[in-house]
Amino acid sequence: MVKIVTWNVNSIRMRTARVRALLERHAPDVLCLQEVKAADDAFPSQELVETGYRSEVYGQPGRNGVALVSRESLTDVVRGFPGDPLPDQARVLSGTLRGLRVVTVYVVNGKAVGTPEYDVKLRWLDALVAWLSAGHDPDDPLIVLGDFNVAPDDRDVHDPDRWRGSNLCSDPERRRIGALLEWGLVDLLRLHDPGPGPFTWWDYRDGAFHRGLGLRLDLALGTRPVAERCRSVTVDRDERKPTFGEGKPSDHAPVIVTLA
DNA sequence: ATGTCACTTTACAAGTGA
Repeated sequence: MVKIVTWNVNSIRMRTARVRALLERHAPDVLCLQEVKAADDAFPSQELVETGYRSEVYGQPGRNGVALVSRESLTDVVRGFPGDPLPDQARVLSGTLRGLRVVTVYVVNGKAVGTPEYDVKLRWLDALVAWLSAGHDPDDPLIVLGDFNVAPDDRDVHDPDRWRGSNLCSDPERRRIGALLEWGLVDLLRLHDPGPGPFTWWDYRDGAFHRGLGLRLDLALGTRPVAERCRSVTVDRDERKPTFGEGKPSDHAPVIVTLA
């Protein structure tokens, strides 16, 4: 079995105690982190070593930042990807565990439809699709996990009519996710759960978590060989509760994937 | 109900990004 967890932590420094607790609770082989929001040398590697994990970090000061935390060493670790239109932003990190290529991504947020930031998001997604499809084989074992900042379809939205056409749910973004699926990736959660829901993100504002106003933005996409091995995909919703664990929660909940 | 959180800096308050 291989267990992989992905979680947008919204600052590793604010979430170190919760990350350690999560490693002990789920005992994953790999934990993918997004929005680490720290430079490499500010990542709490030693605190995670104490729980039995080593870290590969692609960070930058203050924003973005991704990491792969694992018990075994990963091989062929690569920071970023060729053709990235935002090469100064730390958003993609790849490594191999026992023949499985693991890619973690933190997709551009996009702010709002019609803004320059939204156009950058679409171009960045185009580059991600181009790199994955040109540089990989859909018959090889590959899993892409992270915060895609896109709710793939209406089942992933608490109120699809209210969100339709807005950033995180708009058709152009959804078409980019669709392009990944057409290339050969499978939305692993939907193998096991027809929806609607579950959600993985709730805005900090408006009491959104308490009111159930969530989206599914955190995805695990696998090639066919990975989909055939996939036994479960679940969301650790407890982790989003303010009363759960030490300190404050991230605005995202972790997604747990198990492969045979 | 734009009601939060975490980052940064011309830092002890305000702007940015999500």
